[in-house]
Amino acid sequence: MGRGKVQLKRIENKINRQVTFSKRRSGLLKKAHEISVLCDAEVALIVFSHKGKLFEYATDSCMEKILERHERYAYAERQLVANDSETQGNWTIEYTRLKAKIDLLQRNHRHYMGEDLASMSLKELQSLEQQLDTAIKNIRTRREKMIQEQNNILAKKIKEKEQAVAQQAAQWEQPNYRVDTSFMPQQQPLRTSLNIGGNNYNQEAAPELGRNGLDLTLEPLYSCHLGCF
Amino acid sequence: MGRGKVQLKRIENKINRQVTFSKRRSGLLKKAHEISVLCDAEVALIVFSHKGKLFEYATDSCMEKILERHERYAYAERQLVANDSETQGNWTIEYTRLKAKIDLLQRNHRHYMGEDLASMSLKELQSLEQQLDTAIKNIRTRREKMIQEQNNILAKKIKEKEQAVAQQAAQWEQPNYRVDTSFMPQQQPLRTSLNIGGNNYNQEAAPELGRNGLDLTLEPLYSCHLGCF
DNA sequence: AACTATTTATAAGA
DNA sequence: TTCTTATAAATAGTT
Repeated sequence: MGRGKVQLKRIENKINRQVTFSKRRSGLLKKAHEISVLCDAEVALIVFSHKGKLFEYATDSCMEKILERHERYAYAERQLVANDSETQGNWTIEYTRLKAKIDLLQRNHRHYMGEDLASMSLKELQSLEQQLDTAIKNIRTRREKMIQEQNNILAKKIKEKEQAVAQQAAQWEQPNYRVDTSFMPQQQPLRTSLNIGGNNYNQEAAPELGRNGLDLTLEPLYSCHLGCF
Repeated sequence: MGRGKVQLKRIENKINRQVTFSKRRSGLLKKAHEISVLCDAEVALIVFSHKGKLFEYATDSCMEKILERHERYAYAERQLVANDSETQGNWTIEYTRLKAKIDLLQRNHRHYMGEDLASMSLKELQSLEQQLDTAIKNIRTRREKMIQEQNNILAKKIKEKEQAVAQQAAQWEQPNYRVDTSFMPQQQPLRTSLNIGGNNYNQEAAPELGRNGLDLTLEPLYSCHLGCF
C-alpha cells in the first residue's frame, strides 16, 4: 500500500527504515486498538525499535494484566507437557517456576556480561552489542552528571572558605594583607576522569589526574547493589 | 477498507464480530511481522479473543524474551503497586527468598542495561562501565570470529564453483576461454560490519557496506537462546 | 471461503 | 519533519 510494492526484508537504508518504522508503528497500534474495540478482544502490543525504544499498546491500558494472563496461559500449556505428577499445591509449581526463572535470568546475565556466547547467533550478538552500547552511553552520561554535581559542591565550598578567609583578613584591619589562595582552583571546574569522546574511559582513569584532589566526604559511599549473583 | 466505513465501536452482531475478528487478527499478525522484519524491530503481540482464545506473535518466536525486556522497562512503575499487594503471608520462606532473588537479578539487570542508574554511586558506575566494556569487547570478538567463519565457508564455496566451471571449460577444449568470475570476491575476506577500533559500530553499520553481499543460506538461523524468561 | 467494491495504509516524492 | 498523492493492501459486505 504505497507507491511501490514492498519486499519483506529488512530495509537497509537507515532513514527509510526509520520513517517506515514510524509510519507502520502508528498503523499497527491503531489496528491493535481497532480490533480490540470492534471485536471485544484483549490486545497487548509491545514494540521495541531497533534502537531500543519502547512503544506499546494495551487494551484498557492494562498491559500488566494482559501479560499476566498470557503468562498464565502459556504456563498452563507448559504444565500440560511438563508434569502431571505435581498436581499438589500450586505452591510447588510456583516454586519450580521461580527456580526456572532464576536459571534463565542467570543464563541471560552471562550473555550480557559477554560470557557464554558460543550459543548465540550473529543476529543475537548484534542485538546484544547494540543494547550494551546504549547501556554504556547511559552510564557515561550519568557518571558525567554526577561528577559535575560534585564539582559544583566543591566549587561552592571553596568559595565559602575563600570568603571566610577574606573576611577574617578584613577584620584584622590589614588592607594590604592578601591571603594566598592561588593553590586553590577558583572558577574553573575540577578536572574529571571522564573522557567521553575517546575509547579509553576504562583505562584506569588516566594518570590519576581524574580523582578529586580534595578528599572531602563527597565521594558517595559504595554500597553493593551491583552484581550480587 | 471495505465496502462500508467502519465505526470504531463494538460489533454487536456476534457472527459479524467473529468474522471480523478472524480477518483483522490475521491482518494484525501479518503487520506485526512485517514491521519486525522491515524495520528490524522487536515485536510482541498478544491477542485474546472475546472467548478467551489466545493468539500471539513474537519476533523470532521468542515471546518470553521480549516480555522480560518489557518488564524491565516497566519495572519502576510496577514496583510501587506490586509491593504491598502481596504481603499476605501465605508464602513460604523459600518462596519469598526466590522472589527476592529474582527481584535482585532484575534490578541488577536493569543496571547492566543502563537503566535505573540514579541509585548508583560513582564508583559503581565506573565498575559497571568497565564490565560492560569488557563484555562488548568479547561480543565483538565473537562476532568477528563468526563472520570470519562465514567468510571461509563462502570462499570455499566460491572456489569450488570456480573449479567446477574451469573444469567444464577445459572439457570443452577451449584453452583460451576464461570464465569471468571477477564479480565474485576471491581471496579477500568479505567486508564485515565490525568496526572494532572506532566507536561508531552502532551507527547503523555506516553507509550500509557492512552486510555480506552474497546472501546464501549461510546466515545462521536465528534461534532464541537469549534471555527467555 | 471467495469475491470485489471501497476504504485504509503507506511508499515515495515534495 | 510533515504533507501530499499515487498505489498497494486490507477488509466490509456480499455471494
